[in-house]
Amino acid sequence: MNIGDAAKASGVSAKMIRYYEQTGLIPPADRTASGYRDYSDKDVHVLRFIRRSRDLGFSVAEITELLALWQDRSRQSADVKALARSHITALRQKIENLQQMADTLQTLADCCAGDHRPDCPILTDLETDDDDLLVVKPRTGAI
Amino acid sequence: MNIGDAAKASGVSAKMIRYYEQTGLIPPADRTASGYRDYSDKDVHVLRFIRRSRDLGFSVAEITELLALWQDRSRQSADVKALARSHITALRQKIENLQQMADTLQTLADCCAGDHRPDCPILTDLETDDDDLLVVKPRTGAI
DNA sequence: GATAGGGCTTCCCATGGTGGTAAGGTCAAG
DNA sequence: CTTGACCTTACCACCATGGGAAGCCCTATC
Repeated sequence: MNIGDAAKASGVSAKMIRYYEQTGLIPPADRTASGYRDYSDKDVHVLRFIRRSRDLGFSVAEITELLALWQDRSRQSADVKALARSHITALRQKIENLQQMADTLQTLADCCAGDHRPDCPILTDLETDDDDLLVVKPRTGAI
Repeated sequence: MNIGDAAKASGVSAKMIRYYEQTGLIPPADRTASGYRDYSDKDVHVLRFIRRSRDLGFSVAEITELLALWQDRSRQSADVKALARSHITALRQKIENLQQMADTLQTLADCCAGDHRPDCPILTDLETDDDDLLVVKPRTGAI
């Protein structure tokens, strides 16, 4: 199977398949006599695994570990679970950061008249010399 | 004031100050006779504005707009509010994506024994040929 | 006045994951 | 045999940030 077909079958773009090969996430593909990469159903299966992992937000480095575990028949599910939980923690941290930003901004937007006048609490907040950032608590005169 | 002091005073690294200048977010700084960049308190004020905006997740492109509005005395607060709301929407979208990932992963992790045995629903899910991704609903035999 | 150290300058490189594009080879159908 | 679709490699770009090297400048101490 050519790279284009493998891409369609796996949902990973041809571009990314080459990239994954180049960076060592997957081993170099077999080549036809003319130099085309040649993929088996098994290869596509691996690519699907990778895509699914990416969809769940795992980094390529983490996927390297996941793949190793996946292909290790004597793995311990505890190792997989630990990896997953560590990733969940990272995701939750990111969510928290973004939520904090959104909350702060929402609070500011709620205070903004949003009309033709120039006065705007959002800008006032942005120029505030306050170093306690991203906190949605009353700030002297700012909110 | 040298760039190092401006960095300390604003919370923006010297590296990033140069970058912002180079990319046109801020105008070229004044220079001393010997070629050192020279910053005023006003410049630091702008840098603080930028840092605060970055802390709220605005991109440099968005900050360009925010700065323009900030420095436009005849601005309309509606424009600022629109920018903020559009950013809030983007943040919420990101949060939703991450939340979906975290939920799916949490569900899988909850189903994983996490012991010495190799059987692991997380890996089973990752290799599933299911294209309806990121959905935390029962999937035939996968969860 | 010399020297040491820290700060400044520019320039280049790397990150991560993805897309684009250009020049050229290959394959299959008409 | 031509055409078009596909493949190859090799670059460039994104975005925001950090690292480092080579060399100049400033200040403090001896």
